[in-house]
Amino acid sequence: MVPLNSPLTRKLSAFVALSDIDLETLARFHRRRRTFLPGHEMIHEGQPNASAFILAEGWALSYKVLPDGERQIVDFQVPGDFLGLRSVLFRTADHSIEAATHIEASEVLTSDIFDAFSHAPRLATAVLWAASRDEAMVVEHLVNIGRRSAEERLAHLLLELGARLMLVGLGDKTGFACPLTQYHLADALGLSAVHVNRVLRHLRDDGLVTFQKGRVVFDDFDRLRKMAGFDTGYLDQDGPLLR
Amino acid sequence: MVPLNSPLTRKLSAFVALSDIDLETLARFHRRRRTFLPGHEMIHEGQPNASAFILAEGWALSYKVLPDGERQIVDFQVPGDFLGLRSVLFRTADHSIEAATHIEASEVLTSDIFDAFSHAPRLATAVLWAASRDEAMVVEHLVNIGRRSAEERLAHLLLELGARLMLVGLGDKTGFACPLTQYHLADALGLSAVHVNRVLRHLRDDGLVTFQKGRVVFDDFDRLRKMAGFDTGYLDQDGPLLR
DNA sequence: CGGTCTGTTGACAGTGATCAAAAAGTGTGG
DNA sequence: CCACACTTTTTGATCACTGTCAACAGACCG
Repeated sequence: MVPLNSPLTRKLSAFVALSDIDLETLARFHRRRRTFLPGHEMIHEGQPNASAFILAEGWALSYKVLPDGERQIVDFQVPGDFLGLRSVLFRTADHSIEAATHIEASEVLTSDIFDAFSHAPRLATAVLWAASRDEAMVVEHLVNIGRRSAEERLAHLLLELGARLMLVGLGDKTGFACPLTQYHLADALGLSAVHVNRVLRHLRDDGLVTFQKGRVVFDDFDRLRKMAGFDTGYLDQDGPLLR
Repeated sequence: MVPLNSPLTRKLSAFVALSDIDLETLARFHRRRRTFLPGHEMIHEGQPNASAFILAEGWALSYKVLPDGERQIVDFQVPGDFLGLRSVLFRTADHSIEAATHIEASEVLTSDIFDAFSHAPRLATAVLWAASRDEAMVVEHLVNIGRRSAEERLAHLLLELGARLMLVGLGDKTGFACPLTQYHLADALGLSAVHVNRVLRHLRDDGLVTFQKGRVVFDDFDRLRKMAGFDTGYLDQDGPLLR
């Protein structure tokens, strides 16, 4: 019943050796099971007192919308990810989160989180680490958009998604199932959908990677990786730092 | 002697009502005073077991360098900011930090931080909040680069720096002292220095903002703000969330 | 006084946006 | 099973924002 081996638990344990109390506290995060339909807005920018979620199944995307209607996707969330932590710590959510597919998730209330931290300080440290890891991904995304060409950006994003999915057993060097549309990629990379399409064709023609029919296939993983300047450093963690 | 009213303490107190133990623990972060010269690399990407710093005086910049030598500045740090937290939580620093000016800072060791968290859990929550606030700034920066024109990006960055400096009493609606070069702005915004220069001239000619001789002057704050779509939401915090 | 760093300007090139339209895929109800 | 609507993918033509290259002026420094 208690998912001691949930993806999140596994992830946090990789950083901090969690005590039984920590594990119990963490298990309590999984009490409220929720289901969302594709397109449902789980958290809306500006919403006060939003909850956080632990994603068990499906993909979500966090984004901001500009006054002129343009959208910038900040990050994608895949199973095992903690999402909406910032909207819990702040009074009002500073970004929106939408279900990209059918989603199964556990809802975590603000009170759950603060209670947990006062009873289980190591857990607080672990969550701080997880939040930092998320920030590292946003930073890499920033570098990606700021300084790489459209081709490199696209390659980098697909490689990062692949790497993250491998960690939770949902992908390998061959590729992974991907429910995103080319519009999603465009909104994440600061490009137009038309240009994304052109670049995808080019990458495919070059025998590097194929994005089609809900699946990403790495046709030449090493060459793609080299071309994108992709380095997993910001995702790796060798073993518990705190014992 | 113990700077109970340091900028960092003030910032954290705005989120969590800190106990005496929390405050004492926090004060212990300020034991190791350090000075750095302009251009000094305080943290180097890949460096193992780096320290964190609390900036008392001067400006720093965190950045990543790509294989081809291009640099992307991720964030600027101004007095009162906590910097390098991620490089403490990770085994190796995932980004570099360089002093832009002469810097006065307190060095915080990894052990300080972990000890603090086990003795003062509320402090851990406060630091998590501060880290999330930093992440919110990186996210806004990402949106800035991904979806805004060069002109809007520049205006937005100058407004954000202004807002942050106002919080620590180093600027007002008139403007602020700014030690950055146009190269810094270019590296932060994903633009070329030449283009930054052109856009700055345009903004100046339009009577919006002037960036010259180490000073940013807001010639028409409201119009600039409107043009950039600048909203301070992601920086605001009304009062302690946790009592 | 020469060297270096920063700021400034012009000419030209190229990446990626925009506009337009068609093809292919997906789902729905009759 | 088909017709229809809608979303997603694809391609072409054109345009503009921004990068690159080059040169020079001014400030600062030893």
